[in-house]
Amino acid sequence: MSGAAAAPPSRRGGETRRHLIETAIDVFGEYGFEAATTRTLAERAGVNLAAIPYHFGGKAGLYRAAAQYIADHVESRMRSVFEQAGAVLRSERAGRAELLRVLHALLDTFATIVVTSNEGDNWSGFVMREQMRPGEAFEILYQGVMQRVHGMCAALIARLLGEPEEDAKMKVRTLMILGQILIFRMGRAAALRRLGWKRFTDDRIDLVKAVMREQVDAIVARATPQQS
Amino acid sequence: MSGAAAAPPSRRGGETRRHLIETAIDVFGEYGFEAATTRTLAERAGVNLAAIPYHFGGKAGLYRAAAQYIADHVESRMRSVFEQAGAVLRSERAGRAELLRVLHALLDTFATIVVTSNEGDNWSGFVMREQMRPGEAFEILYQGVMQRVHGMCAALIARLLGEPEEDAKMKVRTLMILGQILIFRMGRAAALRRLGWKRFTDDRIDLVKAVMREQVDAIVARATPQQS
DNA sequence: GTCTATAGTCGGATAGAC
DNA sequence: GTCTATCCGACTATAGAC
Repeated sequence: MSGAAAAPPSRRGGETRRHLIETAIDVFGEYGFEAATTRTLAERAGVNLAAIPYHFGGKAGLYRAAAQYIADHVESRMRSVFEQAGAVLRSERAGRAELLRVLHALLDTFATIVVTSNEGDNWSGFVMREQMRPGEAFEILYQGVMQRVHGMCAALIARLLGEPEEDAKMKVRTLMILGQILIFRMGRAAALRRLGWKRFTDDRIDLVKAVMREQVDAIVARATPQQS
Repeated sequence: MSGAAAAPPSRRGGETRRHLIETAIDVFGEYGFEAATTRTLAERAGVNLAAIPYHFGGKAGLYRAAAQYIADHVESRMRSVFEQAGAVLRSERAGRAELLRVLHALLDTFATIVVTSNEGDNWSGFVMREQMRPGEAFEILYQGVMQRVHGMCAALIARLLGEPEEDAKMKVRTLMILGQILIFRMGRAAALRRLGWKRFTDDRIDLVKAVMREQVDAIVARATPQQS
Protein backbone atom coordinates (compact mmCIF):
# COMPACT_ATOMS: atom_id res chain seq x y z
CA MET A 1 0.00 0.00 0.00
CA SER A 2 1.36 3.34 -0.94
CA GLY A 3 -0.77 6.49 -0.78
CA ALA A 4 -1.48 8.58 2.27
CA ALA A 5 -4.87 8.36 3.95
CA ALA A 6 -7.45 9.82 1.60
CA ALA A 7 -10.15 10.77 4.09
CA PRO A 8 -9.22 11.72 7.67
CA PRO A 9 -12.75 11.70 9.13
CA SER A 10 -14.16 12.78 12.45
CA ARG A 11 -12.33 10.57 14.88
CA ARG A 12 -10.30 7.40 14.42
CA GLY A 13 -13.21 5.63 12.73
CA GLY A 14 -12.10 6.41 9.20
CA GLU A 15 -8.57 5.33 9.94
CA THR A 16 -9.77 2.02 11.32
CA ARG A 17 -12.04 1.52 8.31
CA ARG A 18 -9.29 2.19 5.84
CA HIS A 19 -6.73 0.09 7.63
CA LEU A 20 -9.19 -2.75 7.82
CA ILE A 21 -9.93 -2.59 4.10
CA GLU A 22 -6.28 -2.59 3.07
CA THR A 23 -5.51 -5.50 5.35
CA ALA A 24 -8.62 -7.31 4.20
CA ILE A 25 -7.42 -7.23 0.58
CA ASP A 26 -4.27 -9.06 1.64
CA VAL A 27 -5.96 -11.51 3.94
CA PHE A 28 -8.89 -12.36 1.67
CA GLY A 29 -6.44 -12.62 -1.24
CA GLU A 30 -4.29 -15.00 0.71
CA TYR A 31 -6.91 -17.25 2.32
CA GLY A 32 -10.16 -16.62 0.45
CA PHE A 33 -13.41 -15.41 1.89
CA GLU A 34 -14.39 -18.45 3.89
CA ALA A 35 -10.96 -19.37 5.18
CA ALA A 36 -10.06 -15.83 6.22
CA THR A 37 -11.18 -15.41 9.82
CA THR A 38 -12.39 -12.21 11.38
CA ARG A 39 -9.75 -12.76 14.05
CA THR A 40 -6.94 -12.69 11.49
CA LEU A 41 -8.46 -9.69 9.74
CA ALA A 42 -8.75 -7.69 12.95
CA GLU A 43 -5.40 -8.79 14.33
CA ARG A 44 -3.40 -7.93 11.22
CA ALA A 45 -5.15 -4.58 10.91
CA GLY A 46 -4.37 -3.90 14.55
CA VAL A 47 -8.02 -3.21 15.35
CA ASN A 48 -10.55 -4.88 17.56
CA LEU A 49 -12.53 -7.85 16.31
CA ALA A 50 -15.83 -6.12 16.95
CA ALA A 51 -14.88 -3.27 14.61
CA ILE A 52 -15.78 -5.47 11.63
CA PRO A 53 -19.47 -5.94 12.36
CA TYR A 54 -19.56 -2.33 13.55
CA HIS A 55 -18.08 -0.67 10.43
CA PHE A 56 -19.11 -3.04 7.66
CA GLY A 57 -22.06 -4.93 9.06
CA GLY A 58 -20.01 -8.14 9.02
CA LYS A 59 -17.35 -10.06 7.19
CA ALA A 60 -19.26 -9.93 3.88
CA GLY A 61 -19.57 -6.15 4.01
CA LEU A 62 -15.84 -5.81 4.51
CA TYR A 63 -15.32 -8.06 1.50
CA ARG A 64 -17.44 -5.85 -0.73
CA ALA A 65 -15.67 -2.74 0.52
CA ALA A 66 -12.33 -4.35 -0.34
CA ALA A 67 -13.47 -5.07 -3.90
CA GLN A 68 -14.53 -1.48 -4.39
CA TYR A 69 -11.23 -0.25 -3.03
CA ILE A 70 -9.30 -2.37 -5.54
CA ALA A 71 -11.40 -1.18 -8.46
CA ASP A 72 -10.85 2.45 -7.49
CA HIS A 73 -7.16 1.94 -6.90
CA VAL A 74 -6.38 0.27 -10.25
CA GLU A 75 -8.66 2.67 -12.08
CA SER A 76 -6.67 5.61 -10.72
CA ARG A 77 -3.38 4.08 -11.83
CA MET A 78 -4.73 3.47 -15.33
CA ARG A 79 -6.54 6.80 -15.72
CA SER A 80 -3.76 8.60 -17.55
CA VAL A 81 -3.31 5.95 -20.28
CA PHE A 82 -7.07 5.50 -20.56
CA GLU A 83 -7.35 9.18 -21.41
CA GLN A 84 -4.50 9.03 -23.90
CA ALA A 85 -5.97 6.00 -25.63
CA GLY A 86 -9.44 7.51 -25.61
CA ALA A 87 -8.18 10.65 -27.29
CA VAL A 88 -6.37 8.74 -30.03
CA LEU A 89 -9.37 6.51 -30.66
CA ARG A 90 -11.69 9.50 -30.97
CA SER A 91 -9.55 11.12 -33.64
CA GLU A 92 -10.80 9.51 -36.85
CA ARG A 93 -7.50 9.70 -38.68
CA ALA A 94 -4.98 8.65 -36.08
CA GLY A 95 -1.92 7.20 -37.77
CA ARG A 96 -0.70 3.66 -37.41
CA ALA A 97 2.33 4.76 -35.40
CA GLU A 98 0.13 6.62 -32.95
CA LEU A 99 -2.25 3.72 -32.51
CA LEU A 100 0.68 1.44 -31.81
CA ARG A 101 2.18 3.92 -29.38
CA VAL A 102 -0.91 4.10 -27.19
CA LEU A 103 -1.45 0.35 -27.40
CA HIS A 104 2.06 -0.18 -26.11
CA ALA A 105 1.55 2.45 -23.42
CA LEU A 106 -1.66 0.74 -22.32
CA LEU A 107 -0.08 -2.71 -22.23
CA ASP A 108 3.06 -1.43 -20.50
CA THR A 109 1.07 0.22 -17.76
CA PHE A 110 -1.13 -2.81 -17.40
CA ALA A 111 1.92 -5.07 -17.21
CA THR A 112 3.53 -2.90 -14.55
CA ILE A 113 0.42 -2.93 -12.40
CA VAL A 114 -0.26 -6.61 -12.90
CA VAL A 115 3.27 -7.93 -12.45
CA THR A 116 4.41 -5.65 -9.65
CA SER A 117 1.33 -6.19 -7.51
CA ASN A 118 1.98 -8.65 -4.74
CA GLU A 119 5.41 -7.23 -4.03
CA GLY A 120 3.84 -4.83 -1.55
CA ASP A 121 0.16 -4.55 -2.18
CA ASN A 122 -1.62 -7.74 -2.94
CA TRP A 123 -4.95 -7.38 -4.68
CA SER A 124 -4.32 -10.08 -7.23
CA GLY A 125 -5.23 -13.01 -5.05
CA PHE A 126 -8.50 -11.30 -4.35
CA VAL A 127 -9.21 -10.83 -8.06
CA MET A 128 -8.19 -14.37 -8.98
CA ARG A 129 -10.52 -15.84 -6.41
CA GLU A 130 -13.38 -13.84 -7.87
CA GLN A 131 -12.51 -15.22 -11.31
CA MET A 132 -12.86 -18.72 -9.94
CA ARG A 133 -16.13 -18.16 -8.16
CA PRO A 134 -17.62 -14.92 -9.46
CA GLY A 135 -19.89 -13.31 -6.92
CA GLU A 136 -21.11 -9.87 -6.06
CA ALA A 137 -17.54 -8.58 -5.87
CA PHE A 138 -16.75 -9.75 -9.40
CA GLU A 139 -19.27 -7.29 -10.79
CA ILE A 140 -17.56 -4.43 -9.00
CA LEU A 141 -14.20 -5.46 -10.40
CA TYR A 142 -15.35 -6.26 -13.93
CA GLN A 143 -17.41 -3.15 -14.50
CA GLY A 144 -14.73 -0.95 -13.01
CA VAL A 145 -11.50 -1.77 -14.80
CA MET A 146 -11.43 -5.06 -16.68
CA GLN A 147 -14.07 -3.96 -19.13
CA ARG A 148 -12.23 -0.75 -20.00
CA VAL A 149 -8.85 -2.39 -20.46
CA HIS A 150 -10.30 -5.07 -22.73
CA GLY A 151 -12.45 -2.61 -24.62
CA MET A 152 -9.68 -0.12 -25.29
CA CYS A 153 -7.18 -2.75 -26.36
CA ALA A 154 -9.72 -4.35 -28.68
CA ALA A 155 -10.53 -1.00 -30.26
CA LEU A 156 -6.86 -0.22 -30.86
CA ILE A 157 -6.04 -3.65 -32.24
CA ALA A 158 -9.11 -3.58 -34.47
CA ARG A 159 -7.99 -0.29 -35.96
CA LEU A 160 -4.46 -1.56 -36.46
CA LEU A 161 -5.64 -4.72 -38.20
CA GLY A 162 -8.54 -3.13 -40.02
CA GLU A 163 -10.88 -5.76 -38.67
CA PRO A 164 -14.28 -5.25 -37.02
CA GLU A 165 -14.01 -4.44 -33.32
CA GLU A 166 -17.10 -6.20 -32.02
CA ASP A 167 -16.51 -9.61 -33.57
CA ALA A 168 -15.90 -12.56 -31.29
CA LYS A 169 -12.64 -13.09 -33.14
CA MET A 170 -11.33 -9.68 -32.20
CA LYS A 171 -12.35 -10.17 -28.59
CA VAL A 172 -10.62 -13.54 -28.51
CA ARG A 173 -7.53 -11.98 -30.04
CA THR A 174 -7.49 -9.20 -27.46
CA LEU A 175 -8.01 -11.59 -24.57
CA MET A 176 -5.07 -13.64 -25.81
CA ILE A 177 -2.82 -10.62 -25.97
CA LEU A 178 -3.77 -9.66 -22.43
CA GLY A 179 -3.17 -13.28 -21.48
CA GLN A 180 0.47 -12.81 -22.43
CA ILE A 181 0.73 -10.40 -19.53
CA LEU A 182 -1.64 -12.03 -17.10
CA ILE A 183 0.22 -15.34 -17.19
CA PHE A 184 2.89 -13.68 -15.05
CA ARG A 185 0.32 -12.91 -12.42
CA MET A 186 -2.11 -15.79 -12.56
CA GLY A 187 0.53 -18.40 -13.28
CA ARG A 188 3.19 -16.61 -11.28
CA ALA A 189 4.33 -19.60 -9.26
CA ALA A 190 4.96 -21.68 -12.38
CA ALA A 191 6.51 -18.75 -14.29
CA LEU A 192 8.97 -17.91 -11.52
CA ARG A 193 9.80 -21.54 -11.12
CA ARG A 194 10.44 -21.99 -14.81
CA LEU A 195 12.63 -18.90 -15.00
CA GLY A 196 14.54 -19.80 -11.86
CA TRP A 197 13.59 -16.46 -10.33
CA LYS A 198 12.44 -15.70 -6.81
CA ARG A 199 10.67 -12.50 -7.68
CA PHE A 200 10.21 -9.87 -10.38
CA THR A 201 12.79 -7.09 -10.33
CA ASP A 202 12.55 -3.98 -12.45
CA ASP A 203 14.82 -5.25 -15.20
CA ARG A 204 12.93 -8.52 -15.36
CA ILE A 205 9.69 -6.64 -15.84
CA ASP A 206 11.42 -4.67 -18.57
CA LEU A 207 12.31 -7.93 -20.29
CA VAL A 208 8.68 -9.01 -20.12
CA LYS A 209 7.57 -5.71 -21.61
CA ALA A 210 10.19 -5.89 -24.37
CA VAL A 211 9.14 -9.38 -25.45
CA MET A 212 5.51 -8.36 -25.25
CA ARG A 213 6.09 -5.43 -27.59
CA GLU A 214 7.92 -7.67 -29.99
CA GLN A 215 5.07 -10.16 -30.07
CA VAL A 216 2.33 -7.56 -30.24
CA ASP A 217 4.13 -5.91 -33.14
CA ALA A 218 4.35 -9.24 -34.90
CA ILE A 219 0.65 -9.90 -34.37
CA VAL A 220 -0.61 -6.55 -35.59
CA ALA A 221 1.91 -6.45 -38.44
CA ARG A 222 -0.45 -8.71 -40.36
CA ALA A 223 2.47 -10.59 -41.77
CA THR A 224 1.26 -13.64 -43.63
CA PRO A 225 2.90 -16.60 -41.89
CA GLN A 226 5.98 -18.13 -43.50
CA GLN A 227 6.09 -15.53 -46.25
CA SER A 228 9.55 -14.97 -44.77
CA MET B 1 -11.70 -38.74 -15.09
CA SER B 2 -10.26 -41.86 -16.60
CA GLY B 3 -7.31 -43.63 -14.97
CA ALA B 4 -7.77 -46.53 -12.60
CA ALA B 5 -6.78 -46.32 -8.95
CA ALA B 6 -3.13 -47.15 -8.47
CA ALA B 7 -3.61 -49.46 -5.51
CA PRO B 8 -6.76 -51.62 -5.60
CA PRO B 9 -7.01 -52.91 -2.05
CA SER B 10 -8.93 -55.87 -0.75
CA ARG B 11 -12.62 -55.01 -0.89
CA ARG B 12 -14.55 -51.84 -1.75
CA GLY B 13 -11.78 -49.70 -0.33
CA GLY B 14 -10.35 -48.89 -3.76
CA GLU B 15 -13.69 -47.75 -5.06
CA THR B 16 -14.22 -45.47 -2.06
CA ARG B 17 -10.70 -44.11 -2.38
CA ARG B 18 -11.13 -43.30 -6.04
CA HIS B 19 -14.53 -41.74 -5.62
CA LEU B 20 -13.25 -39.64 -2.78
CA ILE B 21 -10.29 -38.36 -4.81
CA GLU B 22 -12.40 -37.39 -7.81
CA THR B 23 -14.89 -35.57 -5.65
CA ALA B 24 -12.11 -33.94 -3.69
CA ILE B 25 -10.68 -32.37 -6.86
CA ASP B 26 -14.02 -30.66 -7.46
CA VAL B 27 -14.63 -29.64 -3.88
CA PHE B 28 -11.11 -28.41 -3.13
CA GLY B 29 -11.12 -26.61 -6.48
CA GLU B 30 -14.39 -24.93 -5.66
CA TYR B 31 -13.81 -23.96 -2.03
CA GLY B 32 -10.08 -24.25 -1.39
CA PHE B 33 -8.37 -26.44 1.14
CA GLU B 34 -9.40 -24.64 4.30
CA ALA B 35 -12.96 -23.82 3.32
CA ALA B 36 -13.71 -27.31 2.03
CA THR B 37 -15.07 -29.31 4.92
CA THR B 38 -14.58 -33.00 5.44
CA ARG B 39 -18.34 -33.25 5.80
CA THR B 40 -18.88 -31.81 2.31
CA LEU B 41 -16.16 -34.01 0.86
CA ALA B 42 -17.64 -37.15 2.35
CA GLU B 43 -21.24 -36.24 1.55
CA ARG B 44 -20.62 -35.46 -2.14
CA ALA B 45 -18.57 -38.61 -2.55
CA GLY B 46 -21.37 -40.58 -0.90
CA VAL B 47 -19.03 -42.09 1.65
CA ASN B 48 -18.73 -41.90 5.37
CA LEU B 49 -16.92 -39.02 7.03
CA ALA B 50 -14.57 -41.33 8.85
CA ALA B 51 -13.35 -42.75 5.53
CA ILE B 52 -11.13 -39.69 5.02
CA PRO B 53 -8.90 -40.13 8.07
CA TYR B 54 -9.03 -43.85 7.46
CA HIS B 55 -7.89 -43.91 3.82
CA PHE B 56 -5.73 -40.79 3.61
CA GLY B 57 -4.71 -40.09 7.18
CA GLY B 58 -6.77 -36.89 7.10
CA LYS B 59 -7.88 -33.99 4.97
CA ALA B 60 -4.31 -33.05 3.99
CA GLY B 61 -3.56 -36.55 2.75
CA LEU B 62 -6.63 -36.51 0.56
CA TYR B 63 -5.47 -33.18 -0.86
CA ARG B 64 -2.08 -34.62 -1.82
CA ALA B 65 -3.71 -37.65 -3.40
CA ALA B 66 -5.92 -35.34 -5.47
CA ALA B 67 -2.90 -33.43 -6.77
CA GLN B 68 -1.20 -36.64 -7.83
CA TYR B 69 -4.35 -37.79 -9.57
CA ILE B 70 -4.54 -34.56 -11.58
CA ALA B 71 -0.89 -34.77 -12.61
CA ASP B 72 -1.32 -38.35 -13.80
CA HIS B 73 -4.54 -37.56 -15.61
CA VAL B 74 -3.25 -34.58 -17.60
CA GLU B 75 0.01 -36.35 -18.29
CA SER B 76 -1.88 -39.23 -19.86
CA ARG B 77 -3.89 -36.91 -22.09
CA MET B 78 -0.73 -35.15 -23.28
CA ARG B 79 1.42 -38.25 -23.69
CA SER B 80 0.78 -38.72 -27.39
CA VAL B 81 1.77 -35.16 -28.39
CA PHE B 82 4.70 -35.23 -25.99
CA GLU B 83 6.03 -38.24 -27.84
CA GLN B 84 5.48 -36.67 -31.25
CA ALA B 85 7.21 -33.47 -30.21
CA GLY B 86 10.05 -35.37 -28.59
CA ALA B 87 10.66 -37.33 -31.78
CA VAL B 88 10.75 -34.22 -33.94
CA LEU B 89 13.06 -32.43 -31.52
CA ARG B 90 15.48 -35.34 -31.45
CA SER B 91 15.84 -35.37 -35.23
CA GLU B 92 18.56 -32.82 -35.87
CA ARG B 93 17.30 -31.74 -39.27
CA ALA B 94 13.57 -31.44 -38.76
CA GLY B 95 12.11 -28.96 -41.22
CA ARG B 96 10.41 -25.74 -40.33
CA ALA B 97 7.02 -27.08 -41.39
CA GLU B 98 7.40 -30.10 -39.16
CA LEU B 99 8.45 -28.03 -36.15
CA LEU B 100 5.42 -25.81 -36.65
CA ARG B 101 3.14 -28.79 -37.04
CA VAL B 102 4.09 -30.34 -33.71
CA LEU B 103 4.04 -26.96 -31.98
CA HIS B 104 0.48 -26.44 -33.17
CA ALA B 105 -0.44 -29.97 -32.15
CA LEU B 106 1.00 -29.38 -28.69
CA LEU B 107 -0.79 -26.07 -28.23
CA ASP B 108 -4.06 -27.43 -29.63
CA THR B 109 -4.06 -30.34 -27.24
CA PHE B 110 -3.11 -28.09 -24.36
CA ALA B 111 -5.89 -25.66 -25.29
CA THR B 112 -8.46 -28.43 -25.46
CA ILE B 113 -7.52 -29.78 -22.06
CA VAL B 114 -7.27 -26.35 -20.46
CA VAL B 115 -10.41 -24.80 -21.88
CA THR B 116 -12.71 -27.79 -21.71
CA SER B 117 -11.85 -28.65 -18.15
CA ASN B 118 -14.52 -27.50 -15.76
CA GLU B 119 -17.29 -28.57 -18.10
CA GLY B 120 -17.29 -31.96 -16.49
CA ASP B 121 -14.14 -32.52 -14.57
CA ASN B 122 -12.84 -29.60 -12.64
CA TRP B 123 -9.17 -29.70 -11.78
CA SER B 124 -8.43 -26.14 -12.78
CA GLY B 125 -9.62 -24.52 -9.58
CA PHE B 126 -7.33 -26.86 -7.72
CA VAL B 127 -4.34 -25.90 -9.87
CA MET B 128 -5.07 -22.17 -9.70
CA ARG B 129 -5.19 -22.26 -5.94
CA GLU B 130 -1.80 -23.91 -5.86
CA GLN B 131 -0.46 -21.14 -8.09
CA MET B 132 -1.64 -18.59 -5.57
CA ARG B 133 -0.23 -20.35 -2.54
CA PRO B 134 2.23 -22.96 -3.75
CA GLY B 135 2.54 -25.78 -1.28
CA GLU B 136 3.46 -29.42 -1.33
CA ALA B 137 0.87 -30.11 -4.00
CA PHE B 138 2.34 -27.50 -6.35
CA GLU B 139 5.52 -29.56 -6.62
CA ILE B 140 3.55 -32.59 -7.70
CA LEU B 141 1.75 -30.58 -10.37
CA TYR B 142 4.76 -28.62 -11.61
CA GLN B 143 7.17 -31.52 -11.89
CA GLY B 144 4.54 -33.68 -13.53
CA VAL B 145 3.17 -31.72 -16.45
CA MET B 146 3.77 -27.98 -16.39
CA GLN B 147 7.51 -28.37 -16.74
CA ARG B 148 7.22 -30.63 -19.78
CA VAL B 149 4.70 -28.44 -21.60
CA HIS B 150 6.83 -25.34 -21.07
CA GLY B 151 10.05 -27.12 -21.91
CA MET B 152 8.80 -28.66 -25.14
CA CYS B 153 7.19 -25.47 -26.37
CA ALA B 154 10.33 -23.49 -25.60
CA ALA B 155 12.48 -25.99 -27.48
CA LEU B 156 10.24 -25.88 -30.54
CA ILE B 157 9.98 -22.10 -30.57
CA ALA B 158 13.72 -21.73 -30.08
CA ARG B 159 14.34 -23.94 -33.11
CA LEU B 160 11.82 -22.02 -35.18
CA LEU B 161 13.31 -18.65 -34.28
CA GLY B 162 16.92 -19.78 -34.25
CA GLU B 163 17.38 -18.35 -30.79
CA PRO B 164 18.97 -20.02 -27.75
CA GLU B 165 16.53 -22.21 -25.85
CA GLU B 166 17.74 -21.62 -22.32
CA ASP B 167 17.75 -17.82 -22.30
CA ALA B 168 15.36 -16.02 -20.02
CA LYS B 169 14.01 -14.26 -23.10
CA MET B 170 12.96 -17.53 -24.71
CA LYS B 171 11.34 -18.70 -21.51
CA VAL B 172 9.45 -15.44 -21.20
CA ARG B 173 8.35 -15.74 -24.80
CA THR B 174 7.11 -19.27 -24.27
CA LEU B 175 5.26 -18.36 -21.09
CA MET B 176 3.53 -15.55 -22.94
CA ILE B 177 2.42 -17.86 -25.72
CA LEU B 178 1.01 -20.29 -23.20
CA GLY B 179 -0.62 -17.33 -21.49
CA GLN B 180 -2.67 -16.81 -24.63
CA ILE B 181 -4.34 -20.11 -23.90
CA LEU B 182 -4.38 -19.99 -20.13
CA ILE B 183 -6.25 -16.69 -20.03
CA PHE B 184 -9.37 -18.62 -21.04
CA ARG B 185 -9.01 -20.78 -17.98
CA MET B 186 -7.55 -18.50 -15.33
CA GLY B 187 -9.48 -15.44 -16.43
CA ARG B 188 -12.46 -17.46 -17.57
CA ALA B 189 -15.10 -15.40 -15.78
CA ALA B 190 -13.91 -12.16 -17.37
CA ALA B 191 -13.38 -13.78 -20.78
CA LEU B 192 -16.86 -15.29 -20.91
CA ARG B 193 -18.34 -12.05 -19.72
CA ARG B 194 -16.50 -10.04 -22.34
CA LEU B 195 -17.54 -12.42 -25.10
CA GLY B 196 -21.13 -12.58 -23.93
CA TRP B 197 -20.88 -16.35 -23.66
CA LYS B 198 -22.13 -18.62 -20.93
CA ARG B 199 -19.75 -21.46 -21.67
CA PHE B 200 -17.26 -22.79 -24.20
CA THR B 201 -18.78 -24.91 -26.94
CA ASP B 202 -16.76 -26.91 -29.44
CA ASP B 203 -16.89 -24.29 -32.17
CA ARG B 204 -15.87 -21.58 -29.73
CA ILE B 205 -12.84 -23.60 -28.72
CA ASP B 206 -12.08 -23.99 -32.42
CA LEU B 207 -12.16 -20.22 -32.78
CA VAL B 208 -9.72 -19.88 -29.91
CA LYS B 209 -7.41 -22.43 -31.51
CA ALA B 210 -7.64 -20.73 -34.90
CA VAL B 211 -6.71 -17.32 -33.53
CA MET B 212 -3.94 -18.87 -31.49
CA ARG B 213 -2.44 -20.50 -34.57
CA GLU B 214 -2.61 -17.21 -36.41
CA GLN B 215 -0.82 -15.40 -33.63
CA VAL B 216 1.77 -18.08 -33.05
CA ASP B 217 2.51 -18.12 -36.76
CA ALA B 218 2.96 -14.35 -36.69
CA ILE B 219 5.30 -14.56 -33.70
CA VAL B 220 7.54 -17.30 -35.07
CA ALA B 221 7.49 -15.83 -38.59
CA ARG B 222 10.10 -13.38 -37.38
CA ALA B 223 8.49 -10.60 -39.37
CA THR B 224 10.17 -7.31 -38.63
CA PRO B 225 7.40 -5.07 -37.32
CA GLN B 226 5.91 -2.48 -39.66
CA GLN B 227 7.97 -3.67 -42.64
CA SER B 228 4.50 -4.15 -44.09
C1' DG C 1 -16.18 4.23 19.21
C1' DT C 2 -13.72 0.68 21.34
C1' DC C 3 -13.04 -3.04 24.35
C1' DT C 4 -13.82 -7.88 27.07
C1' DA C 5 -16.48 -11.77 27.74
C1' DT C 6 -19.44 -15.07 26.09
C1' DA C 7 -23.15 -17.36 23.47
C1' DG C 8 -24.01 -20.39 19.78
C1' DT C 9 -22.38 -22.90 15.71
C1' DC C 10 -19.59 -25.81 13.06
C1' DG C 11 -15.11 -27.73 11.97
C1' DG C 12 -11.72 -32.22 12.02
C1' DA C 13 -10.59 -36.29 14.18
C1' DT C 14 -11.40 -40.40 17.08
C1' DA C 15 -13.58 -44.45 19.72
C1' DG C 16 -15.72 -48.40 19.42
C1' DA C 17 -19.78 -51.20 17.66
C1' DC C 18 -20.80 -53.90 13.60
C1' DG D 1 -13.95 -51.40 5.88
C1' DT D 2 -17.75 -48.84 7.33
C1' DC D 3 -20.77 -46.72 10.51
C1' DT D 4 -22.64 -43.67 14.78
C1' DA D 5 -21.71 -40.94 18.48
C1' DT D 6 -18.87 -37.73 20.57
C1' DC D 7 -14.91 -34.71 21.92
C1' DC D 8 -12.55 -30.57 21.51
C1' DG D 9 -11.09 -26.63 19.30
C1' DA D 10 -12.05 -22.50 16.45
C1' DC D 11 -15.16 -19.60 14.32
C1' DT D 12 -18.73 -15.34 13.89
C1' DA D 13 -21.43 -12.32 16.16
C1' DT D 14 -23.39 -10.01 20.07
C1' DA D 15 -24.02 -7.98 24.87
C1' DG D 16 -22.76 -4.72 27.74
C1' DA D 17 -19.06 -2.12 30.39
C1' DC D 18 -16.13 1.85 29.59
